[in-house]
Amino acid sequence: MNSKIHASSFDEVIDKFFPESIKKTRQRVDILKVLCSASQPLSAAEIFDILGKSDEKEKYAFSTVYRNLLAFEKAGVVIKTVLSTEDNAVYELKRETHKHYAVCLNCHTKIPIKACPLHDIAGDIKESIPDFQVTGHQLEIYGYCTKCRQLMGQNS
Amino acid sequence: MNSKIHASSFDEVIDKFFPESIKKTRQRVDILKVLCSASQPLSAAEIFDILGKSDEKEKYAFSTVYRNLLAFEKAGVVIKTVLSTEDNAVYELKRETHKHYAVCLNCHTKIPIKACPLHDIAGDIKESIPDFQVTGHQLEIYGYCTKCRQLMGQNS
DNA sequence: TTGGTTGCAAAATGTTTGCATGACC
DNA sequence: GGTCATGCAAACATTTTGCAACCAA
Repeated sequence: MNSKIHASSFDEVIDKFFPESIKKTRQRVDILKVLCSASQPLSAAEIFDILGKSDEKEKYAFSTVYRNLLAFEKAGVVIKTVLSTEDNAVYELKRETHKHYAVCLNCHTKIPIKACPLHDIAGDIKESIPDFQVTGHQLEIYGYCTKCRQLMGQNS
Repeated sequence: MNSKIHASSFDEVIDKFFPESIKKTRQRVDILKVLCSASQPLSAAEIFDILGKSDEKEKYAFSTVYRNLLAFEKAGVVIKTVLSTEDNAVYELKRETHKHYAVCLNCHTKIPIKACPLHDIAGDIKESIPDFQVTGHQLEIYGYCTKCRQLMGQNS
């Protein structure tokens, strides 16, 4: 099971996401590939691990991962989030439709939710703090996923 | 009543919040007092600083603050949150009506919002992930407060 | 060629833990 | 006296930074 990705259509997707403002290096492309194929936000450590497993010959430094995640964030293609359930940051690609996640408190799986609350509460915010200029928001839902509820004997 | 500690309605409030399950010590009462009089969530460092300033004679260790915040959290009287804009945790008293905050990206002031989005999106969650058992949620709104917008020359 | 990028190691930050001392029932 | 909380320091995990070597434009 070679996890290195060769599909050319995939490379096109990478090209689409890769910011023109920064230089294209092997490490940066690989980090973006990992984020691109991830189904949920990943921590720097998880990205580092995936990079390490994907190709034994290549080397990646932890600091490179951090530095480039920051570079991608500045360039506007990556979003950094700190979930309250975990004490480290997670990173994901900034796609057209932004997502919120339901986080399982047991297995830490992050399940995307379609709904976005900002539309619903925009009026309330305007009313509470009329002069506040909203630039972004974050919502997390906590609980237990199906699998963990079954394992735990589904109380309630 | 005539002891060196002035009995007041404030102390009664502390009593109300102080969990029966844990022993009442000077440090714990003081930490709870700080949280009780705070208008916004505080970091462990901020609590530590306030404790240090409040009484020169008394000593508090950083670890005591952390340990007791954890104890309060376990006892259910304090909520720990990690905001995405900051890299440290903040703590607040768990009051009857839970709050969400609008966080200023410039001065980091946390302004409470009345609205809670969970009611609005509960249906969407049930639809997206029907078997997920929701136990909690967190919402943050980011942006710029009135004061900072004025200082920055309010572009847009 | 040359400035930006990397890997490495060391530092910085926020938080937790081990242990002896100390407070309280 | 025994239990539990504290203060201190040291450990820890995550993230950041300094610097020489390296690589892509």
